[in-house]
Amino acid sequence: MAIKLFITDDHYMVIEGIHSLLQNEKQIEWMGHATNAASCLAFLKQYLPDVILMDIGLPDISGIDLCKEVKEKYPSVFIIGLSTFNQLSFIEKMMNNGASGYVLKNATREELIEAIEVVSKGKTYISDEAAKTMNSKPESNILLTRREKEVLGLIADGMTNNEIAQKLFISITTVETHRKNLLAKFDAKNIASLIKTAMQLQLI
Amino acid sequence: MAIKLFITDDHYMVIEGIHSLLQNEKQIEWMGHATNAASCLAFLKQYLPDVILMDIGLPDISGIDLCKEVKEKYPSVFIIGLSTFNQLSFIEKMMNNGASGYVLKNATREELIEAIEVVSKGKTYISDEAAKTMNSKPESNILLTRREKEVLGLIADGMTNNEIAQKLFISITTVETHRKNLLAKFDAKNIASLIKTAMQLQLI
DNA sequence: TTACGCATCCCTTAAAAACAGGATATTTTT
DNA sequence: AAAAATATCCTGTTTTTAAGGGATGCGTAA
Repeated sequence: MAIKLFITDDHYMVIEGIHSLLQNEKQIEWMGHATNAASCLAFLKQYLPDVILMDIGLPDISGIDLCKEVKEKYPSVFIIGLSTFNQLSFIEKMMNNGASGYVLKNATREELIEAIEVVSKGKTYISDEAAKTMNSKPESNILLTRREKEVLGLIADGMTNNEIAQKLFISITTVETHRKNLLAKFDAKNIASLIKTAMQLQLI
Repeated sequence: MAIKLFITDDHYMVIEGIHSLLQNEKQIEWMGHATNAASCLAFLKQYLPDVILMDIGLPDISGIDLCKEVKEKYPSVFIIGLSTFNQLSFIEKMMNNGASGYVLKNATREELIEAIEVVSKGKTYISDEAAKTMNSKPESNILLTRREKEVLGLIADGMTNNEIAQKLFISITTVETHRKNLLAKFDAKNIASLIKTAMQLQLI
């Protein structure tokens, strides 16, 4: 039985490219495509694919959030994250939200087909390059509390401890404590390097 | 006479997608593709296309640099920048380096064909969305000197004025002056907001 | 219920950065 | 050659951060 495949990506070129790459694969049945999250969800109300190739950079909501929603509503669907970016944070978030695979957009036809087949059996597929990234980075597992994120944002906006304290109706010492904890969590020497890495990890 | 088209992009899906989108267009002749800058240059030693679709995020050197090189060696070739990103800095750099057009990867078939045809006549084509970006942004015209960039980078790496002074063999007061000037140029209140905006403008 | 994470608050001292207001030499541009 | 931009250096003062040590409630989940 053919694997029913659906694709959600806002790039026509990529949709067309994948369609073209897979058109001679009889074991894969092309169900169609959506160019945004909303129409993807609309499609799923009527049809149930086996595998969804899902871009991360969607125009309405991110593929990461969409992945979560789809898996909650339709747990039987296997999702493969599709992205230009070989970024650990994306891969992790995607996998945490229930994705079964992650493929970069520079994947070859063979790789793509393998990913779809592996994932359709309920297994996990991560492309070689992406896997390398996961192993190379010693995990940037920085978990911030709500308050810490808030304070971090205000610091990045150029506010001093004093100003932040007034804004949040807390004591300066409390703000200093949060700052202290942020520096420790990021293993940063000072605010400059903290902001830099926070921006890189897209935590601001 | 058909427009001879070559494409340089490291994503097979995109190459295949464009190929597929254009396969029925008789006025466009598909010459082939390269997945990196080196093989693009190698191809150009033997053949001369009319138009090159050039991705910005190439694995070896950036499409921006490649664009410059190609235009210097083969001025008759018209280049269309191709990117996922609707970012002013990219568009500007690409155009400054001699590109004749800029198209986003979510372009439709019609848009793509129009771009190729317009550009092949020596005119300029910028996709609607990209044009919007160019107009919407009031230009972040922050010009840094070499030294300022250097100091900015070191600050972002978490170094103190003292450390930077030692590293660059200059006085602390000089570093402080650069810092002062950086804050003024960015109109930033302190280093935290400076780093944030510098990261956003990709100056680090 | 007890342990843990979280948010809150406090003190002290030293270091660093921000602010103000200069000056001088060397490039670059005009 | 003159003007402008750049890089370098200086003396102060005030504000802000960093780093060290703590402590107290308040939920929540084991």
